[in-house]
Amino acid sequence: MSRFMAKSRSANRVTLKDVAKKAGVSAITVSRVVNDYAGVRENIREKVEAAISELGYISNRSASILASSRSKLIGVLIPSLSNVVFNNVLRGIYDITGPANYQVLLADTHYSPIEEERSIRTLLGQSPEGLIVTGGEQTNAAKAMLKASGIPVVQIMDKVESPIDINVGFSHFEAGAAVAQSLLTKSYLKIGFIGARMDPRTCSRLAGFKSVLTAANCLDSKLIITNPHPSSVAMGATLFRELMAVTEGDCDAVFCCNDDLALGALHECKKMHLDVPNKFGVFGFNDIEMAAYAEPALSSVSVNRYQMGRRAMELIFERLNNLEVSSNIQPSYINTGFELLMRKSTR
Amino acid sequence: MSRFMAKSRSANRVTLKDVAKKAGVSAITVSRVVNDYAGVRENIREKVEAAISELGYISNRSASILASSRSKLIGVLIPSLSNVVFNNVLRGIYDITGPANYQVLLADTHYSPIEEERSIRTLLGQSPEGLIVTGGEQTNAAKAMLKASGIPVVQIMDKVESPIDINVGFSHFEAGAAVAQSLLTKSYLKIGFIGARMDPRTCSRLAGFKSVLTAANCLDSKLIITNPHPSSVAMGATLFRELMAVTEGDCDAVFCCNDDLALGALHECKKMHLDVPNKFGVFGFNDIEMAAYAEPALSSVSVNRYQMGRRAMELIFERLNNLEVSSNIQPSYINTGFELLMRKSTR
DNA sequence: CTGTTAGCGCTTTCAG
DNA sequence: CTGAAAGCGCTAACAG
Repeated sequence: MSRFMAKSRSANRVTLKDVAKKAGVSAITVSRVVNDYAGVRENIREKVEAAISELGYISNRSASILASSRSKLIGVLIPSLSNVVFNNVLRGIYDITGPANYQVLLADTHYSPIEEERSIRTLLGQSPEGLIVTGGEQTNAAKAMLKASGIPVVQIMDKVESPIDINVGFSHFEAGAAVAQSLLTKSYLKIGFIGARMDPRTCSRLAGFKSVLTAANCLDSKLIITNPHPSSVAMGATLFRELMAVTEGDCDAVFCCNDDLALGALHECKKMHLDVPNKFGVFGFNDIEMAAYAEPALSSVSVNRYQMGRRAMELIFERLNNLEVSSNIQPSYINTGFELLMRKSTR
Repeated sequence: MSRFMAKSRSANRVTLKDVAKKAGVSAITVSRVVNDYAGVRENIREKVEAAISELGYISNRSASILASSRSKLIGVLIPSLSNVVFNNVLRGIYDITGPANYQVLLADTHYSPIEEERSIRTLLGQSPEGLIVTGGEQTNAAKAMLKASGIPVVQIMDKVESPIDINVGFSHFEAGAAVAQSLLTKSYLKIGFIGARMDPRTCSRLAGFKSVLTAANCLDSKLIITNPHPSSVAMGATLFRELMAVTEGDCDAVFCCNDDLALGALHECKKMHLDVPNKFGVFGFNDIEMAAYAEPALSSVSVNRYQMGRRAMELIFERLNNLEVSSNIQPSYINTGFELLMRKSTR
């Protein structure tokens, strides 16, 4: 029954043939008009266009993709939709795909490689012309599918060990190390770390941070407080209180794995009447807009999120337009870098 | 040349037939296994599944959609990707589509009805089974296409004058009025408004606000400062300074069209040493997480963004599962409501 | 510059 | 429970 309804719904859909009949031409001519082919006589084009708008014809993408194997579709996989960081990346992507008349197929992996693999399979079924994935922790099966697909694949956000194809990002390890170094330079000595979710990139940040503190003989692993739940300002406050409890106040700075956490920590500092930045330093990550408006303004690491998305998409298009040379492509890495922004929450 | 490459790329793609041959069955049997049809003998199913994973077969969605006219696709149109508000909505949508194995086609309209119309046409070409659009300001052509499509259409975010089909949202007019009323009740008398972007919903908020102040004989249109550029904390600071300049300080409260703006305004208040909330009240909109952590905590209007997305999607699925009665459907309105959150930025 | 023919990969329908 | 034939709506390739 419901199958019948489904059929009947599409039964009255206007097709190329309907338009062709109305305009008194062949189907292929209509196709040429729809796809903006140069060689169609002006008066015929007009007749066809009139028929199209009269009938309200909308071209069936599935049929078109099937016949031409050109989909104008780009698959994008991100770990979370409710994270500002990925919004900026997405804007970079959409700013390129939109004008080029490409559609984005967006999937949320919820930070799970298994879900990611499933989504990659689904997306690949839609014949995308390119794919953008986050980080380098794909399952082996996923990596195999990606390679076998033969389409440009960009891994973004992180510097990846051995890229599948193209890699656009920066080293979170180095960024974490740079923060630790900067805090040491400012003579903070008992530096803690608070982190939530602890996805691969956050872990790299922590690893870089630890490596510098270890080298300086300053690492105290009691001061590393993490938690698998999502980040939020509230979570930052909670983790910060935990840090203070564990250290009994014997701690003079904290590196927060992102600005939300840092904003929560800063809020707690105020409640505890901690003297920031003189007695206590706070460092965030990502440089979201609020960082500059916090009280005191939050030191943070600025990363080029928008650029990562945009560059990734540009590189896919470059590849698509250079299919001739596509046989001997080498994996490549584009470093989008990062920058430490020193504000009032550190000395 | 590039056409040849495109062909050759897909030429070596594994198809249903390849799997069928390998498993020694017919194509349709493989199709039944792929689509989890009940009636396939266990040993045959296993043989087919083995062949599938051995060959790395991925089903071609376009062919499937074309043959069955079932796409498992939902089109979603939002005015901006870089706005937290829509992220929460999207999460609500994806939380329902994901488990149901539906894919979302997401388009950004950049607050432009013309772009929206173009995107609707594109999306409709992919045979989505349902569509979610923002607000009620579609062009007439867009509305016509939507109605003709015969699929469930949900307009979200706002209460719409005459809904195309389903409407899930709340009245921004009433919300704006409620804020004005609340401010009056707290004995603020010279109340300003700052707003950026001024999309239809922001305008409704302002209209509601004005209607109450007019009734109370308190409206001074000099105190209404707006600007077509995007909202941001920085913009809030700018608009607030403008308000103060225009009024020469003769103003005792401001309703900001969203929390970003309000956070910027609050920051300016601090710089100007304005006594918030005693001498000056600040009201925001949306209740983003930072609102509660501002100094002083920001009064705001909480709206159920996540629920709007989620309900919209649930309603589409309900409709899809009740096709029999689909002939006599009436437009409907689901009110997701709003709530004033009184915090420390108002008396 | 326009049309004819064939087929993309899958599912529907009907037969066994 | 399984298969053969036909066709979804479009475009590639070639012909005229």
